[in-house]
Amino acid sequence: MIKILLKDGKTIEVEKGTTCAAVAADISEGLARVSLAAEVDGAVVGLSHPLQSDCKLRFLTFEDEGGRLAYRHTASHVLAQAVKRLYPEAKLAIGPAIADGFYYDIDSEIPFTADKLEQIEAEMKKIIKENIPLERFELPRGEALALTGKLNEPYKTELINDLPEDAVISFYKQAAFTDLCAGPHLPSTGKLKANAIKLTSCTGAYWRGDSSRKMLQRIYGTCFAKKEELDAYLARIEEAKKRDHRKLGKELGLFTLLDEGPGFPFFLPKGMVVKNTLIDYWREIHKKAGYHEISTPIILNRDLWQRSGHWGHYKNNMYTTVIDKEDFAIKPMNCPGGMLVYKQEMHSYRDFPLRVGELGLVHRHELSGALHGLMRVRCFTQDDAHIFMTPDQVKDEIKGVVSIIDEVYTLFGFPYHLEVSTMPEDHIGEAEDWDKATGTLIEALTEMGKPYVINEGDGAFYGPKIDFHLEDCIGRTWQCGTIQLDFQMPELFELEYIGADGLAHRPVMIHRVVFGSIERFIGILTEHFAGAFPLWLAPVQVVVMPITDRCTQYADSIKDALCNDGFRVDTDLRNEKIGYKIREAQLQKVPYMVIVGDKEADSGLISVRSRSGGDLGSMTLNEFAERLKAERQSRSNGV
RNA sequence: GCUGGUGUAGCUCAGUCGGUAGAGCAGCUGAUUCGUAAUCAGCAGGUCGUGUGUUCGAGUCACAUCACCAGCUCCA
Repeated sequence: MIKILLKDGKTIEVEKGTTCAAVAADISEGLARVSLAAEVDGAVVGLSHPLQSDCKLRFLTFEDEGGRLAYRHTASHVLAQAVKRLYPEAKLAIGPAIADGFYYDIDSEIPFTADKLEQIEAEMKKIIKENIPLERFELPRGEALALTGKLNEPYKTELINDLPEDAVISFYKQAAFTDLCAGPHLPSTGKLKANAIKLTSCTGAYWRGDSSRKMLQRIYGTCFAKKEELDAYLARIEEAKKRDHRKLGKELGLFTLLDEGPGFPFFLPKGMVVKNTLIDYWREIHKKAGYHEISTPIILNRDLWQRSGHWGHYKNNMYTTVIDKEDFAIKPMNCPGGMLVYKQEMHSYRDFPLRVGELGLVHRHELSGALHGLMRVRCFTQDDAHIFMTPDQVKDEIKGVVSIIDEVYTLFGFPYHLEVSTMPEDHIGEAEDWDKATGTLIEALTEMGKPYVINEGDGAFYGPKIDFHLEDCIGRTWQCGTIQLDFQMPELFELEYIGADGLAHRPVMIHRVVFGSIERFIGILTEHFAGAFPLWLAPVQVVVMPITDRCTQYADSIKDALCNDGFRVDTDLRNEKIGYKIREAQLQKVPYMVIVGDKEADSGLISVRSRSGGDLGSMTLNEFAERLKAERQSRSNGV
């Protein structure tokens, strides 16, 4: 007998080998109602998991991450079983549960088009209705390989061969369908809800993510515990589509992408206001933080790029040209230019840390399939800066950069998380220096109380880094800010400073961005605010609209007064009804509308409407201007 | 770059069996002078992404090509 400690503190004794499901039935937890999976001593297992020794047991529901994964993982098996029933010759690769659902990678000659997906989904619902129990069993490696050989599943065989020596090789079987799988799973297919499951798409995916290997078909699906949850999820996807910056960018006249320049965005007047306003803000905070600003050329000769190593390592992504029989390249990064500026004069430790910023326009030839609106383009503006310092200044300097980035992201209300990337296999410099540098990054974060995760071996070859990942409105994450220590550039360019000892030393350099790419940041902001930019960023802040053309002059005078206060104001003098003008301004997400008719012209007041609060009633021009100034000054996100 | 899909007026989209192009919105003109999300009427607008082919005839079929979309890969 073994002792089981349940989450409510009760202890029960059961036979060794009893499954979690049997325990649940035993204590009448109401298996169907409660349990999707179990947690045994902190590890998530399926309900068919047999208990072998004393342990702590907790049953999971769909609300627990572990329960949700078990649920979706089972859905993924049901998908695979449905595909095998309809297309027995299809070969299965891998099929995990993911954040929003699940997928299965399948090798099949038959393309899974939308109508085929419908058939597969119908077959899945049938399997759910059949309520087939899932059985777990383990095999030694030899027998496992024999089984996948017999099943004629070459991808599974490859997976088993790559499993570590001491790995437990487990399978899950539901009726005639057997799959290599670590679990956990639900006890039977009937635990899934047929009306809360949906196949969403089918796309290509390389076997094991390797572009040199075969492209498989990946069927994506999602499932929830209840139909209402699935509906809510689908509604959220719809909402995300409405916020798509490519759609809003067109509707609001921010930017455009044309066949004549794939991946090279054109900024339209309104988008340019947003871009310039962000840049003004950037300059303001960087000036305050003691940065100097420079600008370096976009085209520089081959010698420079060879020296920086880009000609050798990055040439595939660089645009090159020949001028006067000499090779030139359009810069994909700003650092080499920055190094040349540093070398223009002698530097003293007294001038350190030396913070040099550059809003540099870089061009990178990205794969055509990778382009995505403003999020992934072939030319973009990096809000770059290089900071030169002595080794003992690094920690404080990192803290300074972290707090600038934090200030900016907090202003916009973005959730973000930090990742520290450590020394990769392919690196320059001594491991000891890397450890020290990585330790400094971590110390800075720890002292600031910033949580982070370690990305082992994911640093650049020239130094460790801290990456900032923003979360957007659909839960996608984007890497924006980054702080990188660079051991290479100061060496390659032989940078020096004169220390207190009067001798030349090599400075330490960090390379950092806050927005990352201004273009991408605008894309993220557009989706974040659904196009309703806060007042300070809004391309048009106020539209003054007269009710009849008797009030045109009064409207113009209001506009002039607000323009004098530095606001971006339009008038809508068209011969249209006021409702029409308001509708248009609302759709353009203009923060404030000023409506003036005979009443206002007589009383000298104005009638104000906000895009989010509706009619605000009448007030004096002065009251309104003060309100606007306060809102602009605070850069509040408003409502 | 790879796999699958899409491409018709400024925008959103119809276009049946291959028979020479259609709507709404936006635009323009006129009427209307109106109080918080669409006033009415008229006009104009398209080498159907591009190229080649099949055909008496191609928006429609085939091939190539470009761009976009979903994903893979890559990354700010």
